[in-house]
Amino acid sequence: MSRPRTQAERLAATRAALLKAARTIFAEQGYAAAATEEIVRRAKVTRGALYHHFEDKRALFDAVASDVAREIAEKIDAETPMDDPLKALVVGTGAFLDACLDPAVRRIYLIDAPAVLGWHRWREIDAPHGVRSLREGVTAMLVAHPVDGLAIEPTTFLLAGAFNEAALWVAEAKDEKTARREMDRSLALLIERLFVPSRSPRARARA
Amino acid sequence: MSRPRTQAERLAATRAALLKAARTIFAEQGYAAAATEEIVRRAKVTRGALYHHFEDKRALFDAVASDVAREIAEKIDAETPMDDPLKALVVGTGAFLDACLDPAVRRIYLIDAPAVLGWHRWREIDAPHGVRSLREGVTAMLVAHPVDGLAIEPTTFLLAGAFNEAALWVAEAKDEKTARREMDRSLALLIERLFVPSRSPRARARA
DNA sequence: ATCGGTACATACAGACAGTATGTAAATCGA
DNA sequence: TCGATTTACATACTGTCTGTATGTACCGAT
Repeated sequence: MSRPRTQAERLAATRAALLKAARTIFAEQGYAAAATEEIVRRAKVTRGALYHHFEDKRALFDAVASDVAREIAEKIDAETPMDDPLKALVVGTGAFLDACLDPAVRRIYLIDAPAVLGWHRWREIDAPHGVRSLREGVTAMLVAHPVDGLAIEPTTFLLAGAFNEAALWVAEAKDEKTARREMDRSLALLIERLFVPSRSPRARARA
Repeated sequence: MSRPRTQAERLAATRAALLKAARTIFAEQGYAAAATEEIVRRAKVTRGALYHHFEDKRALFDAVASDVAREIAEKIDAETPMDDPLKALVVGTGAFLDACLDPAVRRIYLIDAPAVLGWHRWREIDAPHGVRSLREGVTAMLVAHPVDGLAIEPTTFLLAGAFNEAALWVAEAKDEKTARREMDRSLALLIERLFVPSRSPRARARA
């Protein structure tokens, strides 16, 4: 294992080492300040290996960001119940905030990715993951309780933007614990009041 | 005027030229790809002038981003009525989306600024402008109709994030006009349902 | 065994940000 | 009003970093 014999093993091992090292350096220094030389040193390969595996520095970052997106989605899916759409949205959002407790996730995925890859590519990466599950949640809510004029796509992106900013706000707050509690409460209220038709959230619990 | 005599006039003229040129190049190419050489060429000065006025490229971008933020806030304030808090929020949000019709605003302020300056500095720049007026709107609403558990600060940033993403989503949509209409409607509903206590938005109009 | 291709390593070239130094014009004190 | 000094730049240079071109060792098929 330490010295992989086959080509495929070498390939996979080097690629994995590059991705892991790149993730660390990108997270610590940001994309722009991250030197490829430092990444390959940490991965114990040379820049030749990097450019053999990835077209350029941007492609390496793209791969790292895609990994991060997939991991976020996995954490969300793992915690999200399937029976209650409202609960799924609230719990899923909490899981997203949990995932964003990792500074690497915030730096790479929330801060740098839109600038480095462009908003379009960023959303493309996210499409099969975060936005998809969010859209499913929104759809489930709007099917159960249609709100006149509230369209699925705009609502999905509105909430996605709100959640992203929520994660950054919590992380940057002086008292992170308190901020998180406040944000959890406000987020739950936002979701409930947006989707739930009855006057009081309590009324819905009895339905 | 064409050849300013006093030092103060030269200074101001050069600085203005640099800011204008930088804004164009930053918007067209993005911060990373924007070469200082091209900026100064467009401003008809040399790189010496740039580094005389700004500590580094980042400081130049900071100044440009601050200008953009101020202009956005001015457009919002100009259109926002002071009497009705709910209307002020909805109309103000529309004005924000209008300001973001300019690709330079989106690229510089929404996409690049958080990555180049960091989220903290980004919000610091925005603090006396966008976030301030938004916070005032949120405060006015919550004072008039308190919602149990809905705190001012988290709500302000939730909405800020939603609005930013809304602007980018509209800009990137295939049919921008339709997207804008859908987003306007969903945004208004989000705001109304979040803040207005009565069951139906119509009921509020009679209050 | 060997021959071809894969997976790297090394060396090099171009671009670019930042710095150090030079200079002309404006301002200020006598 | 005239010399000294500071201001507002311009020019030249250096170090760093990305991407590329070329070289090489090793795996794999025949």
